Amino acid sequence: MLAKFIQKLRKKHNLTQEYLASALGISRPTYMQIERGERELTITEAEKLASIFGIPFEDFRRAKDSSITVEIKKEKLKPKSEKQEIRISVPQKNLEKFKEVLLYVLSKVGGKPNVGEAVLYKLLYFIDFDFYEKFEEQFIGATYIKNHYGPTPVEFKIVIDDMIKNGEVVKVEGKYFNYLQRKYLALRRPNLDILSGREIEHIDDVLARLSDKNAKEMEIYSHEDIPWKTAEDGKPLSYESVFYRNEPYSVRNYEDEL
DNA sequence: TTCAAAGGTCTTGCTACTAG
DNA sequence: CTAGTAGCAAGACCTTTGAA
Repeated sequence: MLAKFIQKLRKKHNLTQEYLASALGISRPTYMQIERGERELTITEAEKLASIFGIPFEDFRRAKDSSITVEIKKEKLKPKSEKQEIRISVPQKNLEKFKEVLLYVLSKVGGKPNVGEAVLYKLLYFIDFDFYEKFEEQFIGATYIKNHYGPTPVEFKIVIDDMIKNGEVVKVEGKYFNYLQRKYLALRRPNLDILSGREIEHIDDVLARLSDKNAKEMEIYSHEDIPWKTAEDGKPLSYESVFYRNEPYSVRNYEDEL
């Protein structure tokens, strides 16, 4: 049945209930009801899960139909007032990691003239997706949306605002050639205890490869990557699709394994 | 063995609906 | 229009698990 199917996928991807609940914008107990078959999925929830798991939405329908005949719950009409705006919640643990990665990246390359917000987004994207390809594990595990200029981490705004408030980074607006550029500078050292040696090495590797590209070059570069190409506009990029990457994007040597 | 994180359950409060 | 109620979601709390 669908509930078990979702649970299996979650475990296969090493994700927590907390993480998926926040990705769906619901509380953990509510998410639990889904895994226990006590609550139906809304269409948009099913779509989100499908994209997180990197499987076609159709597979959910099939898993569902193989049980009995119950309709996927109709999307409830939102209560008229405020509540409308999209809520993005970040699990505490990932937030810590996001912060430290950000500080680490900023402390290493934040001072480079080419590294503004746009380049930062893409560096984070490659850090996350390359890590997933190499180790089949989530690193920061941020959600990257397909935007006109490239992959955009949806959690970025929340995290950076929080950090500015706490005096951990400062925002600087300036010009880079003729473009308005938004830069961030780290005000404290990253806490390296949060990151493993393997993770730091991985970030260093990505930075060495990509941190000298400017926003335009990064944009062009990221637009040829498979996860980008296979995503729909405005929708999250699928982590699973990294396994369909080809040269020069692939960061894993598949022949060595087996 | 201890502690933090994840999983599981109970209770509370809100909203929408209905009968008077 | 109001009081009663059913259903749902979230917070609070408890238990289990696993890493150090």
